[in-house]
Amino acid sequence: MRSEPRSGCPINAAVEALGDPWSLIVLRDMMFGDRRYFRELLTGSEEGIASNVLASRLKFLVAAGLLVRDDATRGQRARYTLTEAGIQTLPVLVALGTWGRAHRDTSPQLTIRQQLMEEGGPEMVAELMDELRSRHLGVPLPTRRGPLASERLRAAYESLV
Amino acid sequence: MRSEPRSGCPINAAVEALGDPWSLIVLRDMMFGDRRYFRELLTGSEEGIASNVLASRLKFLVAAGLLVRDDATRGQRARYTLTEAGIQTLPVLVALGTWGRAHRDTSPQLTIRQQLMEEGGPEMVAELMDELRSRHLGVPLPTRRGPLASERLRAAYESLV
DNA sequence: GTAAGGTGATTGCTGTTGGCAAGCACTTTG
DNA sequence: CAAAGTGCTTGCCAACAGCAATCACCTTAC
Repeated sequence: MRSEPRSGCPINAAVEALGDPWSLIVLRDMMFGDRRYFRELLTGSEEGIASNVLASRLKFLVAAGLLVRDDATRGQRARYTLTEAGIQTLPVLVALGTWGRAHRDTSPQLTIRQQLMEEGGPEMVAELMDELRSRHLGVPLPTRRGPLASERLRAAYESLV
Repeated sequence: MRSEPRSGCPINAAVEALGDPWSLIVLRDMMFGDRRYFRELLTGSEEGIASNVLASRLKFLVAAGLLVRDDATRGQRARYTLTEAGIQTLPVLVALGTWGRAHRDTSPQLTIRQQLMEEGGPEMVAELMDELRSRHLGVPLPTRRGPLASERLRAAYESLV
């Protein structure tokens, strides 16, 4: 979107990569909703992103090094994969969610997961990032006792629907 | 900017309040640069915000409940004050800065503060939020041993200039 | 083998926002 | 009373967002 950074500030660098109304929503759906294909991302989200915006946003996130697109040709189903840089935006999403839950009206169904993440603390965030590394980067999942973090989130969400 | 929220998701709520290219930059300058007046914010930042954009952003942040403007009349110097909701965006800024420092080229001078914040952990973030509550909300500063967090940040920054 | 439907986009249109420069109405300072 | 400073507005143009339709191609069903 922009050619060169506005400054050398790390916060500004992050804002330039993530500070638009849609990029973080796409990352959220990939991480929490496990959506990896154009159509899934297009139709799955509550917010209703337009197809041209989604296309430009995916292209931008790939160029920014947060996603990788497999080499599907035109007409073939293309899969998007989170990079390590993409996975490391999870703490940003959690921080945003914490703020939103505290200061905005939100629906219980969509908030229960956020609440669980806050209660789980940094350990749960780290656990979820390990799961994403496993699913997206093929990194073996560290053995942990008990159900997966994503499984706990899903169960809590299901209990409200 | 927008009339009603796109969804009840807490992450989306935060993105709608903070997910534009300038709001977080303004908050950063108020928190880390202690800038509280239009002119300070206009001329102080590296990124060079335009005056009309700053005006609209300040108005928006006041309407969103992150800032309060004192009742200065036209021509008078108006002071902006962080609300509790505004102060609580600090963890978001830190998370963004952490990501930016890890995944983008940044200048050492502007990064040292971020590095210190990361090393200081959540305790240092909480400490800084207490200082902001003291400066902006008049809440008495809890007594802590040693120099203020903001002082440590300033000293580290000065050592590089 | 061929039609039907799915794939990730692209295009054209319109309204909104961003960025730049200048100016405004007013207060404060010297 | 002039000069400088205050927050903010206006015009202008380029870029982006949102919406609907469409494209070129692949996959599946019969």
